[in-house]
Amino acid sequence: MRYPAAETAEKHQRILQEAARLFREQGFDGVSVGQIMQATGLTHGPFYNHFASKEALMAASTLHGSEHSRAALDAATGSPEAMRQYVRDYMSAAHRDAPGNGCLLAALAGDARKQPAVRPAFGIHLQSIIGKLAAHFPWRKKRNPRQDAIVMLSAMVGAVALARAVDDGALSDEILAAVQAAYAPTPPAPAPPA
Amino acid sequence: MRYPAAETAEKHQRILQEAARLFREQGFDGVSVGQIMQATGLTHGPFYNHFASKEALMAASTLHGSEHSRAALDAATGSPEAMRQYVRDYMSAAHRDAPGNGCLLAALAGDARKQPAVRPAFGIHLQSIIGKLAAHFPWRKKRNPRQDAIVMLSAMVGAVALARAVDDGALSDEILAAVQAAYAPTPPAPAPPA
DNA sequence: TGTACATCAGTGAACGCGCGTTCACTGATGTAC
DNA sequence: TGTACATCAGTGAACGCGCGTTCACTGATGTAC
Repeated sequence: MRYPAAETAEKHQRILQEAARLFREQGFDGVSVGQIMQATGLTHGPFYNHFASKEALMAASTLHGSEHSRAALDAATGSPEAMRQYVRDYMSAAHRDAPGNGCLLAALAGDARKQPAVRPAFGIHLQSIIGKLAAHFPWRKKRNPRQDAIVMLSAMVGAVALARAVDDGALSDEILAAVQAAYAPTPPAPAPPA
Repeated sequence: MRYPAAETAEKHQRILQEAARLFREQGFDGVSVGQIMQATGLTHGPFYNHFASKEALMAASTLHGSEHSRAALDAATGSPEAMRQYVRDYMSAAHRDAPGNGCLLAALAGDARKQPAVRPAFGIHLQSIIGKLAAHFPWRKKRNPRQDAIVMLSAMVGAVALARAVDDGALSDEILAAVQAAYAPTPPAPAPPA
């Protein structure tokens, strides 16, 4: 049957949003088109009214997740302390335990490698994140902030990926704590008001 | 038909070896049991004479790859310069472009997260690598070598994973170079004979 | 040493299953008059 | 404003396919005598 025209765009966004969450939680291959449509409250049929293929959805949902992640980082570039808090949140157990709402890079780097349709969007996203981190890098000597930003981002992404892959909870916590201590140590005393 | 008894153990090893290579190249879900058996020169049937299931092979091949990786690291713990060369090799384009012969952690961290059968072996491997790196960590202040080792390993694993996920060759090279420069800068002059 | 037979890894057809994708059909919405 | 009809997103059965796994069968090897 025909449906109110205004709902179509909203459903498109819901599919994108659920796909971005499920893909980060379970990987591209770990989620079926049917599961995504079920998460939006529809049957699998009308999926192809919105996207040409699962591959096209993977690419589109990567772009969608990219915008979300960049917005979160933008909100943290206001002050050095906000950037440190961003790193602390990134290295938190909460982020490790909720990949569906977390960083695209940490959740899908391994999958993106094998998905030609996703690689371009993934690269553009990575460039954007590195640029922002380098521009607001508040740590250590800033002789080469872009290099420092790449090393820090690699450590953050790698640490979260490893922490998620391990059953040993103590080891997982230790990995998060090590990178957090290296890049965003908790201040020894309450910071003075800026 | 019956086959020479000595060949059975050798075929078992060949299956493990091909599986370890293919899984790292294409991920656990990206390789079928049939492809693995074909790579060993057999049909898919006798797979179940060697392993109880694909899941069991994934776990066994992770252990197999773990031994291989640990041997490579052990060979580098002899001197600080050997360790630096290990890091340089790890951050090389050759390693990025040949995941099948490369680091288990960088190739399969994302996949291991979703495979309950693999997680225990993965964690044990990671513990072992961290321990060896910490014991032979030749860089910077050694106030907390284990923490330094975790941060370095996270950066190496994350950088290779990101470098592999990106189409932009210049960005990919830059990521590798940044982490290499941070942890194993090329010596400015030829090293004096030890 | 030579012969008869039991063993068992390899073969390849077949299974059930879930996947991505297609399509004839439905029926409330939006439009023409 | 009221009625008749064309539109088209949603429905759900169906498709072909590749997957992991099973199994009746094969036939050279190793063993018993």
